[in-house]
Amino acid sequence: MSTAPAPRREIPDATVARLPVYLRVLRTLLADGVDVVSSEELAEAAGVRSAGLRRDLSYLGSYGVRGVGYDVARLADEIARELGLTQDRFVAIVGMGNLGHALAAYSGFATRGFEVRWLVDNDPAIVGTQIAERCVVALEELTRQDPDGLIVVIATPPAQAQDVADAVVAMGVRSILNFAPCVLTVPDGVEVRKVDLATELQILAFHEQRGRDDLREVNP
Amino acid sequence: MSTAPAPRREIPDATVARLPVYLRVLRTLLADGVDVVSSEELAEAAGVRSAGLRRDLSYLGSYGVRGVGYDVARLADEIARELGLTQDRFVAIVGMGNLGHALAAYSGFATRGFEVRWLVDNDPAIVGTQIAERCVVALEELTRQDPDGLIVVIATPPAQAQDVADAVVAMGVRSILNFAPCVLTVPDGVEVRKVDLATELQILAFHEQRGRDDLREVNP
DNA sequence: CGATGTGAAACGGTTCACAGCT
DNA sequence: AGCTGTGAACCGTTTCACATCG
Repeated sequence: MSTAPAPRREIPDATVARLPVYLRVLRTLLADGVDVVSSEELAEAAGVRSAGLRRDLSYLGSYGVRGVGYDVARLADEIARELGLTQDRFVAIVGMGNLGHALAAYSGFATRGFEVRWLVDNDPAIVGTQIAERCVVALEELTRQDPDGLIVVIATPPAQAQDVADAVVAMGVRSILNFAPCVLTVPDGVEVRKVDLATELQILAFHEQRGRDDLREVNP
Repeated sequence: MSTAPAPRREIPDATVARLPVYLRVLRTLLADGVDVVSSEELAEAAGVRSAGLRRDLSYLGSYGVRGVGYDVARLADEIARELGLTQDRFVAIVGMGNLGHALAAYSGFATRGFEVRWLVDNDPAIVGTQIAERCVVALEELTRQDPDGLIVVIATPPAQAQDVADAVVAMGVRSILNFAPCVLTVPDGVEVRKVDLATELQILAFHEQRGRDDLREVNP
């Protein structure tokens, strides 16, 4: 028996993807001692249009003051709350190759509210060693942990990525960031985001080529 | 005097962003000895809908055979050509911290048609050393190179990213992949794509939280 | 017959322009 | 007077459904 649909504000995916950028800019402003900002200024700093910014923020509620602007601290808090960042979140990085190794040492996670709590690899020669002051464990070990709110970063070769995904989904993980250049298949309710470095370069290569062709048209 | 507009097919950005995925899948199929594939099968392997896949491919031209499917080798070639991958492309990685170091050693670039040709850092202690069998040079040195078709990967701390961008834009670079968590301002005609790891985690955190809330509604 | 290629409808997101509030 | 919040128009993309053709 399904009741009325949840009255929760449905925030568009495109907006969600921009909230982290706004948050980062707001925190920079805060550090600079700015305490009120207009949609125009914030949009400029975030690289978006002011109308779009106001639309995005309107999904969170009315936190601006007409004729004045937005309270920087207040808005930062609201966005952080909406993103679920009021509680610290934990990250497990699976695959201690070049990339996993660098991610383990990357300071950008900790400074933005994420604690890298587990480093995982299945190579017996690596399990038990220390990387970035953290002990590397086997996947088996990770799957015994509490999956609640845990984000798993997959940095294995593509051939093993699906197996890792299956294993962590089975333990209850519902958020995966995939660096392996392959498509992951997961059940509904599990969110996968992918970062494919070669794909990004290929997209740039396309525009690079198109740009050159355009120049030829004008100036053959 | 401008003549008739170029008859070039205008490929939507959304399609361009998927072409690299199709290409990767097609090359896997090729390696497995598959030589014909239907839109249904290819879409499944690429994680998209078959109708969308057919629409995407239609922008490249009619390379399918009705009642049969697509020739794998032919289609892979067409996509590679469209992406400008028939010529090898060069990459410069600027910033030899953790991330830059890992990217320099990452084999995923070379295997997908990109040669990492320059490693750049401005720390005198690092310039001149070898990383992944390549000598690290100063930014100054990079700016004397031919920018044509060069893609610059920025992996510096955010405070230096804009300066690096300005310098490489000035030398004529028109494609930048930015790993620094900040907004880059560049002139028209320069393409910037960004990869922000913490942002990806924050987007996942949002869905993670929403998922938990949804569970509570059903099962409080 | 079977799978492609594509009009047409549906959708989600962006932009415009201004009403509404401080 | 000034800036936010938003209805409405607009635009790009996705999906449907089927005519088309090998």
